[in-house]
Amino acid sequence: MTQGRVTLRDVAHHVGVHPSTVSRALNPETRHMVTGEIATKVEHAAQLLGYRPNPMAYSLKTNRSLTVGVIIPDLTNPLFPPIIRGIEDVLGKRGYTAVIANTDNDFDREELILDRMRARRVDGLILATARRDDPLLAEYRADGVPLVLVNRDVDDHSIRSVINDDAEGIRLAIEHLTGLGHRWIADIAGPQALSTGFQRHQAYRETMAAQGLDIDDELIIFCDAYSVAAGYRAMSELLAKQRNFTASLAGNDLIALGCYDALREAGLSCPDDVSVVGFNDMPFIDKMAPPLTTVRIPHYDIGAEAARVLLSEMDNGEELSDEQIRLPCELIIRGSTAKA
Amino acid sequence: MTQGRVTLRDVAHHVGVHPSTVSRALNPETRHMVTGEIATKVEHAAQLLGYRPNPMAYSLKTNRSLTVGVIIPDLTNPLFPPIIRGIEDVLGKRGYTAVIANTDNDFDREELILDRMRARRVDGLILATARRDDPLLAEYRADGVPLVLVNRDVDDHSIRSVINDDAEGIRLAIEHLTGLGHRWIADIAGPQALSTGFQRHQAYRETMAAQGLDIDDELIIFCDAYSVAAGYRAMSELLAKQRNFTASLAGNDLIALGCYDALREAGLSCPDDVSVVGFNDMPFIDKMAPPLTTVRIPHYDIGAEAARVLLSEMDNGEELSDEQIRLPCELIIRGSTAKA
DNA sequence: CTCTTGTATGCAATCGATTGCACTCCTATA
DNA sequence: TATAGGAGTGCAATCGATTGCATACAAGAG
Repeated sequence: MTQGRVTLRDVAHHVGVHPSTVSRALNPETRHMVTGEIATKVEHAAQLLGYRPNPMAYSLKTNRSLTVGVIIPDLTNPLFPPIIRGIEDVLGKRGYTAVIANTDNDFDREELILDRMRARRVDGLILATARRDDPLLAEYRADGVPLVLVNRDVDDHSIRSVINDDAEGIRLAIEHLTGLGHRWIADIAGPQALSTGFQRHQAYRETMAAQGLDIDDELIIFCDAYSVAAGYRAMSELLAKQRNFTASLAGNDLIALGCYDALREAGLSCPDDVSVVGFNDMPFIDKMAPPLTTVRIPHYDIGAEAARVLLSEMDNGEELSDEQIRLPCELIIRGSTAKA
Repeated sequence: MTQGRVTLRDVAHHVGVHPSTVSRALNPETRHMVTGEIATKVEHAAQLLGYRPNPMAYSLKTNRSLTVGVIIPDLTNPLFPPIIRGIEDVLGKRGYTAVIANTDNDFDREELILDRMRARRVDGLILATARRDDPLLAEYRADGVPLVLVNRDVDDHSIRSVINDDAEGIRLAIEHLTGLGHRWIADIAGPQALSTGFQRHQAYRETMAAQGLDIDDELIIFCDAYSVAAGYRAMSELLAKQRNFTASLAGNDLIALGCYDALREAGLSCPDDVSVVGFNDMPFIDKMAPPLTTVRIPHYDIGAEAARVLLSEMDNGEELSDEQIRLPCELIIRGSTAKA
């Protein structure tokens, strides 16, 4: 019968020992309590009978689900799949399963998902949804479940996070543009409620100043979302001002694509009339017209590193450290930027 | 204490009844066995104490994990996230959690994942990885776990599947091309080991014949993968033949992008020299240069429908029906096709 | 007024593993 | 040669829910 699942008992019977001995023999942590001879016998029997531990029984007893929740704002955003891959690879090696959920950028949905996650008793959480001042955060920590932020950070750095070096990325982008002779650089910034949007915009101000360039506040537009539509609206708004500028920094690649649309609609050419730089180097962005110059972030590594941080936190019990890990990024120069 | 989880016992104590009564009161299936008055009391107490059933205990006893495995060949392929969304939405409403895993198109990895899934005792499986003659299938069914295929089918139709109507899509594409005056249409087909690749190619042959067009076998190239690189190689190979053709059908959008690259490299213009039609209408494909004419498939609905089929199978026990559900698709005409 | 029928609840076993404790040998040590 | 100490196993409780069975009590029928 396929129903007849093999249990510890069965293995014990087969070998002629007590189930607890089998348990100890099979668990690396306790193997040393068992005679080598019996241990190997048990292992063979387990192999032979096709024994698989029942994770529910294990979890019930040990109160560990061997499960980690991964909460993503939008799975259809190509930025996240590679991050998830990184997370899964690292967690999988340690026997953990990642349970992925996406909030669709919807607050209520996020609360619902959080609810589900705690009901499922996840052993840890990786969040890619953090706002700079996140009202759900208190809830997230309420259970004392180890928590790591990925990609986005919170302002008070009260939680460990693994992010990319936004400031560095912006610096590279602006230096590239000034190197091409641009002096009037617009900032089509991402949502300021998110650390990425905020950090990148701050970096814009700082780098512009450091380069001795004037900042024209009229050249700064804030998007209300990381989306093509928001980017389109922002660039349209900027163009309507009839202000002088020859280049623009976009909050991310999606926003940059929206800028493309607005520019095209206005009869302007990128990069001939306006250079555009994105952020993220999402898949296929190199195939757009024109191929986007953008800042590449180490998606996979960010995910992998976050998983590692989480694992260490789960191992050491409550770490409650507020370490922040920043991974370096890299400017990828393509066809959307040209001489001023 | 955050540790002090509320259990059935606690609720029972609070109300002054036996845990089993609480269990019955809280379960909709058995609520009728309990006095209305007590039932409401129990519910209030549960609410008050913040009771949450422990899923492990539930699963251990009932042998249902409330978990469904979703196996995807490649999460970074933009085709799949919307499908997953559809699956999650439907499953979530019924209290099931989707555990997503990707095989990275790697056979060994798939076996490993399958292993993990059965270890986790998933209640059902949704597979997007099926090959036409899949050697792992026997293993998949070995446990008698309900199984539904999504997006790809197997030749013997021995398993329920939810797919899009590939033949119809190809028909629409070819009729569009012939309408533009094309007579020599190449087929840069997807992997023939996958039902999608095979079906689409068959449809190509049939539709060409139905339209009274000659099929030049030299114009047919098979890709070994659904990837940009494979598409590039295939189109390069085709061009090297110096054969006459003015349009080409690509196995999917990724292959179409590879065709773009090869054409550009050869100094040919799409659509002026060669028209290209893709398949899937993946996100952002409308922003490519040129925007790709392609067949749109109802990603989300495919996922949602697959989840529904799976749920019904899980409800009714072993259904073992071989029903195949085909969802209609739609041709989206953009800039990659032009008059011959 | 008794007896049947039915309904609401309690009892206790159970799912399959983990783990503190007790027990039995066996081996050093004094 | 006693005896302490330690190593290897078995026993049984436990995690938190579900569920068949027993029981208690009420109401309706004869």
